[in-house]
Amino acid sequence: MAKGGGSSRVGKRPAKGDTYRRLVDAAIETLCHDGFGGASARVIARRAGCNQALVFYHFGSVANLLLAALDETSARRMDRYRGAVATAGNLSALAGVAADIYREDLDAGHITVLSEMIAGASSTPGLGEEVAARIEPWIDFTETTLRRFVDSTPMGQLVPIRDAAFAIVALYLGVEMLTHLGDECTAAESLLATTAQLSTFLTAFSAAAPTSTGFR
Amino acid sequence: MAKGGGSSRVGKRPAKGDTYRRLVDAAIETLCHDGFGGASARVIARRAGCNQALVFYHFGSVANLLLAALDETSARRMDRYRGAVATAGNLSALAGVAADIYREDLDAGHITVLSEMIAGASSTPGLGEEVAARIEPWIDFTETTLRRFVDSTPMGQLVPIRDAAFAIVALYLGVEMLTHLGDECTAAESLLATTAQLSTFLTAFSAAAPTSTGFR
DNA sequence: GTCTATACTTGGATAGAC
DNA sequence: GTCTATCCAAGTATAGAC
Repeated sequence: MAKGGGSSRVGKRPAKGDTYRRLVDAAIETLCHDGFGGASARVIARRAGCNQALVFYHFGSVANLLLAALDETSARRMDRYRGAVATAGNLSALAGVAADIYREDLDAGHITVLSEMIAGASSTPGLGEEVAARIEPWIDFTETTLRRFVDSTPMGQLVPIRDAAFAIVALYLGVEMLTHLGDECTAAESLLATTAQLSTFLTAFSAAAPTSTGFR
Repeated sequence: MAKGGGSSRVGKRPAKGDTYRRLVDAAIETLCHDGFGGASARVIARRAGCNQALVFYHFGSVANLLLAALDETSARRMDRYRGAVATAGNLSALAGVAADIYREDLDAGHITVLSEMIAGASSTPGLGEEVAARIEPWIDFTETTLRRFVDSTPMGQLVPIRDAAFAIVALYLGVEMLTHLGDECTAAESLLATTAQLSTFLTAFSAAAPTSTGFR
């Protein structure tokens, strides 16, 4: 609301675009590299190459800057996921695409930002609700994506899709946390391969089984 | 090593048992209630009803106390899980038992301690390895438990058990984090119910299918 | 073993010069 | 918009009295 106002024209950036953006990027990098506990105004500002006071000038508080960082990565990744998922033809292909993008995420650290914010929310009053509101779109996205592939198959009757979407998002987060603990990247990689195989099986299963299994 | 030494007899507690234990319990409660970021020596000591300096006298550092807290909950819960899992006869019953104990965990906050420690490890140098070493037993436990029920079924050939164990632990963590964010306890509860149903289906599937599916 | 007192550090946040 | 300077709160850790 206060942002964007001032003495400049509408279409032109009021010079906000420079350090403001650099702070957001620096916050993302800091969350990935030093975690929520290490993401102080001073550390972030140093990485952004500016003064610590600017964090409060632009965002009012460190927590707000961190939320802006989460918004930024969320938006970037959501675009990427939407685009990539659109190219998948069946459930098996979807799993393959999801695995590829997930590897991108691990590399770029976008899921790391999310999990750090979730973790940090426990010790920062009021942050939990804000973070929760930013996760819901991901569960929704996962749900609609799943429905597109699964709703017409027997699995659509067998498994509550909303639960499956929730579980998938939770699994992503859990794998991320465990992966960033030690050097067990092999475990995550192995799991991705397994998931790809399983989805191939499920696709075959869905195609072979009758439209309704009568189960449940 | 330094603990237990001093002027007292072997079988007798050197009065260590009092505040030492109270500090560990207070650390557990603090991790659950205030998160890793809120678990300072001062806050924990206040909850334990003693002085802040005793944290450093007994444990040397806050991080060490937190690790002791993790060890304590881990040991308690491992006992409980082992005992409960032993009563399960098939995969479906196992899922039911797991769901029950998981609810206990959510209530008592034992998984919360684990996830907070994982999250906090990102911003405390050297903590990651310690926490990782304390998670491995849980993956091992999950793996051997799974094998006991699944190894002789077609699923044993279809799914790499180690991956499945890793995924289950990751899922537990992810669900915990999402649950403690807002008041989405309903989502976790719904997921537990779904899992119970699914495992029933899988049990039936395993019984009906031939010993080897020839898949993979 | 436990407490008080204290040294030292870091972090959030604001005021005011430029 | 950006910087310097500063205040204040909170945390880790140690020394020393009891």
